[in-house]
Amino acid sequence: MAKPIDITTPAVAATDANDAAWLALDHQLCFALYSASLAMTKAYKPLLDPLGLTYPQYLAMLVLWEGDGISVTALGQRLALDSGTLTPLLKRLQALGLLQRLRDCHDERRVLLQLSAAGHALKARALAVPQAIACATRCDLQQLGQLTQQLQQLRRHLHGASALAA
Amino acid sequence: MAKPIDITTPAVAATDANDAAWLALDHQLCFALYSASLAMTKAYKPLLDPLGLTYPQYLAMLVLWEGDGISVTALGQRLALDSGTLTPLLKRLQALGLLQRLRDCHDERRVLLQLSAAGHALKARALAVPQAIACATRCDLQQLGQLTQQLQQLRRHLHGASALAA
DNA sequence: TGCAATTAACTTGCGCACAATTTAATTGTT
DNA sequence: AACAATTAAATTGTGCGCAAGTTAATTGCA
Repeated sequence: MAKPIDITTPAVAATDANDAAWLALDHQLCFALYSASLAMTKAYKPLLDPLGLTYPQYLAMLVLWEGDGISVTALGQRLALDSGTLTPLLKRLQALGLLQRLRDCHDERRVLLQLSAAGHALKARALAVPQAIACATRCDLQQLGQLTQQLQQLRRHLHGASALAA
Repeated sequence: MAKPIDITTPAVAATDANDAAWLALDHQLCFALYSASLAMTKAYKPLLDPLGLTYPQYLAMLVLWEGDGISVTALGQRLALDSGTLTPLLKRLQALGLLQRLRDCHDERRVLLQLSAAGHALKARALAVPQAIACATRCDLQQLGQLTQQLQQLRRHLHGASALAA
């Protein structure tokens, strides 16, 4: 904790006062986002455990409940995840008997994802999950919708910035 | 949490049509949060690579730049992470020469984290990072501050709900 | 047609997150 | 002082995320 005081460089001394502000953990959006996301995952856990799903697996099922028969790449675009993440996750969902992974006969490179009867049936049990979470957030639906849209916009901006850097 | 049944509205029949709405990926706060958080981590990567830090390592350094000599548990409370995550992460920071892990001589169970000269020096190079990110978000500082506070509140509510479930 | 370039999925390796367990040190109680 | 209960870190095992590289199928162009 003993901080050596540098009197030789006034420039550093001037920024010293502002360092804390810019680098303060609790003022940073990035950490608020990071820890809120982890807290959200933990809030889902007791709801998803009875369904036998992890949180990322649940997200994949949300996409497939909207419409299955899509490719791994299409699912990945929807979730912003690559095949390195999805392939093992989908194999686990297949091992659970929730879906089948079938080669597209028109393009043998593609793997299409078909929900099984059990996969479709699980949707009914998942319906209670979003309501329970909405309740846990202690926000009204309008607030939740607004925050969701702000985060979607933030994501688009960050994605655009990453694309620029590449 | 029990939903009051309103005879006047055809609740059950209506839910069929509303399934898609409740489970729609793009209407869910959880996914907006999850994907925005991953996008944020990706946005940091090109900025942190030159510093030799991963994103969680950067968060740990933020805490230690605010004040080092704290224990692993204290760091974990600040970041909402446990020793199972932090112990290997801190060993990597030590291997990088950024800090030392020292047993507290007053309580041999505790490990105290002391920044090295290199660890302190890295702070100066990290100062440019938050500004670059703020720019990438394309939001003004007021918007960023407001969103940060909303996420902090959300995290508190979710944490409270998780505590209730346990 | 032949062959380079592209594309889709898979694989490997690393670093988180976290649950569950273990080890060791300290505290509290009698 | 003795010993059960608590606490702090570390360890083990699982499942992501992602970069980098591999394999196989398709496309595009000469």
